[in-house]
Amino acid sequence: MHKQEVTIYDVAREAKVSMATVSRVINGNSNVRKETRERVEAVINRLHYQPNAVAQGLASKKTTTVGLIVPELTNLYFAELSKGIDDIALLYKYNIIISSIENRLMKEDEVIQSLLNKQVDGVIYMSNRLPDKVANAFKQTNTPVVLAGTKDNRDEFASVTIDYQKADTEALNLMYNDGKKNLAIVVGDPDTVVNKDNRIPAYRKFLADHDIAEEHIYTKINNYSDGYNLYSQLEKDGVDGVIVTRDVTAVGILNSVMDAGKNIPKDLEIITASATQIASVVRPALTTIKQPLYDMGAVAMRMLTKLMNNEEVDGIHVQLPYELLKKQSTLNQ
Amino acid sequence: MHKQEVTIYDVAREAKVSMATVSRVINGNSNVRKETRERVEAVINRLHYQPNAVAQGLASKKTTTVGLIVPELTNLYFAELSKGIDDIALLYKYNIIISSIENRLMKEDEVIQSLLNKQVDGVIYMSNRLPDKVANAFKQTNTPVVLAGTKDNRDEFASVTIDYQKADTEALNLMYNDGKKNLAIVVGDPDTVVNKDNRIPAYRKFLADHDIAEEHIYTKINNYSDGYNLYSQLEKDGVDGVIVTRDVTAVGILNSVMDAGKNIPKDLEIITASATQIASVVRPALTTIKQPLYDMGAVAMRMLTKLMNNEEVDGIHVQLPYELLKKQSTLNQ
DNA sequence: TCCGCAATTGCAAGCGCTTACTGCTTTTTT
DNA sequence: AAAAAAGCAGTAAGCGCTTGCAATTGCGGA
Repeated sequence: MHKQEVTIYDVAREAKVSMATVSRVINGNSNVRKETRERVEAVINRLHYQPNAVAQGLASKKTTTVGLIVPELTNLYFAELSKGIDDIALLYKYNIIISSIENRLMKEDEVIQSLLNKQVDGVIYMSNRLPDKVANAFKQTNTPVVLAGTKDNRDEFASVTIDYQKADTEALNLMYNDGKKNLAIVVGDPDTVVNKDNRIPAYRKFLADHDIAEEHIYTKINNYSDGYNLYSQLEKDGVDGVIVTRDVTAVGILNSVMDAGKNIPKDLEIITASATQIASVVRPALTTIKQPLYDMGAVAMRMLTKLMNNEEVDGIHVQLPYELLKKQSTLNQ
Repeated sequence: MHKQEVTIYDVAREAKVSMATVSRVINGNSNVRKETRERVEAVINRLHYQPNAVAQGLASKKTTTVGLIVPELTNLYFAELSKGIDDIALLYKYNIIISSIENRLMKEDEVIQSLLNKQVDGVIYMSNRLPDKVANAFKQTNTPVVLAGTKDNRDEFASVTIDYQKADTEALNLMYNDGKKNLAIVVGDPDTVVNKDNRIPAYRKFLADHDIAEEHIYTKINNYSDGYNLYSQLEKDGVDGVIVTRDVTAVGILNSVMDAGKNIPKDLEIITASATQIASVVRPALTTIKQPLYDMGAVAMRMLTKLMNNEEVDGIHVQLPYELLKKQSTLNQ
């Protein structure tokens, strides 16, 4: 990168004003007389001047950039959340630096530290674990954080979610009312807050409430083939209804059932707890807990803008309504 | 953002050296004696000093940040490319600012200008149109650009693709040899370079080479429901084999065929030209032109690192090998 | 016409870091 | 052992912009 061709100084000289005045014009400061403003704007247009955001960032200590932490880039769940975030970010003129954690969990601190070093004004965090080290870094730099589609035990971090316990209970209830009594739950990482403190307790409570002794909790089932391979176990265990966190995993189970010549929903009902486009294009289509992912992202980003501007927010833990969308993987009543 | 707590100046004072020396230590400059380096590093660790990347960027005119232009966030095609990009970016310690164009095409210039104002060191461009205005902005700021998974008529922009013409021809050939003579092609925007100058010409040439007079080119078919609704037309037109750009669109057609009680591949063969996970989880699974998306992203990013460092690159137009992956939407021979 | 106050504008000190240059030490060369 | 080269570290001038404060201007009222 060579030296910038036209700077605020050039504009100031051409418009016969000081840099300060040009700066005021750029930033829409009202303390500029109309004629002056117009003269400066004319020069800006003539020279095609574009402010250097890095210099602005250094001087103003605001970068109009937010960080986005996402577990995987190729997961539509996060992509749909991101879209909501992106739209609102664009609206408020923030750029997004995206960082994926993928499976390299050990690198998480570094990735986030690098984001913080870039002086992002705020962070939207979608990863499902928030290590102490990271939490401290956020607090130390005073960077506001909003969790989107995930939760944390520390209540201090704002979050936008649905009521996972209620949703799961409702889903289990649906299958139970369909006559399925041998219900199971399939999750990925059992230690995330969403799973450990929400989904699994909801499942256990449901069993207790219905006097079912035998619990079927399958953990570390993360992807399509994990799901595909799980079915033989489900069959062996006599499971007749299952709630699956990730829809791709659910599709794995679904295909495995079909390939085994069994029937869905007769032999097995499936409900997925996080539905993306994939859940709706497979046949039979999956009954889903439909989370308003786009809205969740949008609300999270909007909340972040408020936090970044020290505006009032009423309640930092937002729960949006979900919908239990009955499709072909459960019985039609 | 309040004033930074610990700066390079604090480290210098504590370590009893000048800022310049601390800077050298941070940047791995070898002109520092071992003991001095260690002393400085000790102070850095003790104070938990983290360099301010914005200040570094202003002073060095390098931000170690690249821009990523993607048409849609919720399209797995770009997500898989992005993953390859992200991995290499992490390796070379670049951050990624992502900007989606979505459908708001009129905003494209602004979005990219904002990226350029942030002084990104380079750009990976995945959108399928590169307006003059944008191209000029890149050239003016001297920002290297690499197109990934897309092409441009201006040969000056580096690109990483597959041989679309060859791939499509091979796909058409496969169906032709299966006895399908009424072949069609389904694309989204017919004016993108990939479609206008590659896919459609390849299709036309194929027809000409096989003395087929009647051409079936369906354009502006962009998503699942467009695909779903298209089938009645395909049927009316007697199409018995179709190559579909986007796999989600292909799945729309697929489901429509099934719902109509027809058989795939007997009544209609389908090959999709850009396969993501979706193509492989639907049943019948789609025969696909398998693009090495991850690798394409990785190669594009690696090339960009070279361009950003003014290193030699041999050939700025890279074509990676693809694979014609036969699944259930074409006959098994 | 002159004064006071508000509206404008300019001044200049940073923001936190990099990087020629310069100069002082060591080391190497002969 | 003296001179040349190399190794280290410091000085200070920016990078391009924002912003508190001071200075100037313009305007209405007395």
